[in-house]
Amino acid sequence: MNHRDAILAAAAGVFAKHGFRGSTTRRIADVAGVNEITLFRQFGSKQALIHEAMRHLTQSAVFALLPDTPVDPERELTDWSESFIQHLRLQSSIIRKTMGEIEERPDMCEFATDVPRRASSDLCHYLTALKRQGMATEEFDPRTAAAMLMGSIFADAMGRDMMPDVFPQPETKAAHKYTQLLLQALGVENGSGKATSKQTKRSKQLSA
Amino acid sequence: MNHRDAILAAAAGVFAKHGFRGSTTRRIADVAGVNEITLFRQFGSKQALIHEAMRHLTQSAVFALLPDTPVDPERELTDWSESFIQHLRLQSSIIRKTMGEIEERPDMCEFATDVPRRASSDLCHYLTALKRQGMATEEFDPRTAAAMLMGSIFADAMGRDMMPDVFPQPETKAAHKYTQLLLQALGVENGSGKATSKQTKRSKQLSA
DNA sequence: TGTGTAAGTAAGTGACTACTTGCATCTGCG
DNA sequence: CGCAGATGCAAGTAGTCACTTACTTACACA
Repeated sequence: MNHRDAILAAAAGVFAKHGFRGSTTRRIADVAGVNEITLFRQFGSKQALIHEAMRHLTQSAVFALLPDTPVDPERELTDWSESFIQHLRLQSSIIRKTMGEIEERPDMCEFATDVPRRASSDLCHYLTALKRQGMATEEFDPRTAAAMLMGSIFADAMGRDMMPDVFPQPETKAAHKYTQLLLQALGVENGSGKATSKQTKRSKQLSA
Repeated sequence: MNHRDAILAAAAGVFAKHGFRGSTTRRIADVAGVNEITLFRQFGSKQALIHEAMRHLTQSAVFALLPDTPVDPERELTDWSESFIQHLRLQSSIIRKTMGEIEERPDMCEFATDVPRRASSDLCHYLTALKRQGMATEEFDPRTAAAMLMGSIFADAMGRDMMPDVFPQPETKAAHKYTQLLLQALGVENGSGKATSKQTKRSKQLSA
């Protein structure tokens, strides 16, 4: 393994465990199996090293895509939700650290918000398409709906370790349950992907 | 103002801004307008002081209660949601710090989880009562529904500063919108508090 | 063989950290 | 007044931190 990559991986790991202040150059060097001085020669400073490690990490993040035109909403959204929650769970330590240090290191913000921004944008487009194609019988604001699904998944991924009794069981079906409940709110029928007409339609408008 | 209270308030404020490692005794003493030595004489150690400050803070936390028996779900849940989101927004800094440091200081966990645990319990009871009284026409799992509403509110309170374009606008109506969308999922009608019967009823069971 | 580059070793710098000690000062109370 | 307890001040301790300097070693390549 390349020295540089070993250092970047070590920096990411140590940061995930101890945050910026707790990520001493000594600790990172030990984990990387490298002399402390090498960090400074390669990256200049601790801050530059951690920046580079975060950039490296966010670039390699990838998860399921939503189709441009919905076909089977329950399946497509469930797949997406499960992929999203899995990503958040894997990165939960590093996300918590970054969030906690945003006020002191706002420069980290772009790394932290990159994934959720893209996810939100994708999800919003998908929900809008769902609406446009008449697959949802209920009126709704796509942004609110997207924020709800993502928020539920985010809170689950961040909080389940600390308070498992607050979240639906089992852990493996949580993303599916959130997705189902959201589709229920939007009035999207299961399986077929086609919304069956309902005799009563709610009049209240939720969109802004 | 009592010296002791001034120190506790200063400790909470500094912790909210800088986290545990960044909360130097020097800084806390400066903010409290007190000699650094006084901290150690009053509380023994930095850790004991911060513990005490957190305990003090969580004890004084209070927000809207849900009635035992639902009467006007939309109004009652909206009031509760708005009170909850307001609490989370006021404490967002301190919550982010505590979450980020949980792995290093698990003893803080009880302070961080106290409020959301109580909130979740209250909300679950309320939703269960809603169901029992036939005010919801759709089938649902109360815990999933509660986790969704709380998760949406939590994510909004934590993330809106960092990425305002991801959440529904305006900020002041977000809690209301989440509440409305959830009630739409549960099949609870607006205003009257009584669910009107629907001609089509969804068969899919969501509860575990 | 010579040379450049990346890496290691040793030592140290100045700043900051939690926390301690010894002594002076102030305040409230009998 | 006299005393006790809380507070302040000055100084110091032992440790850690990011980062530097000066020098040595190992290796690739021409």
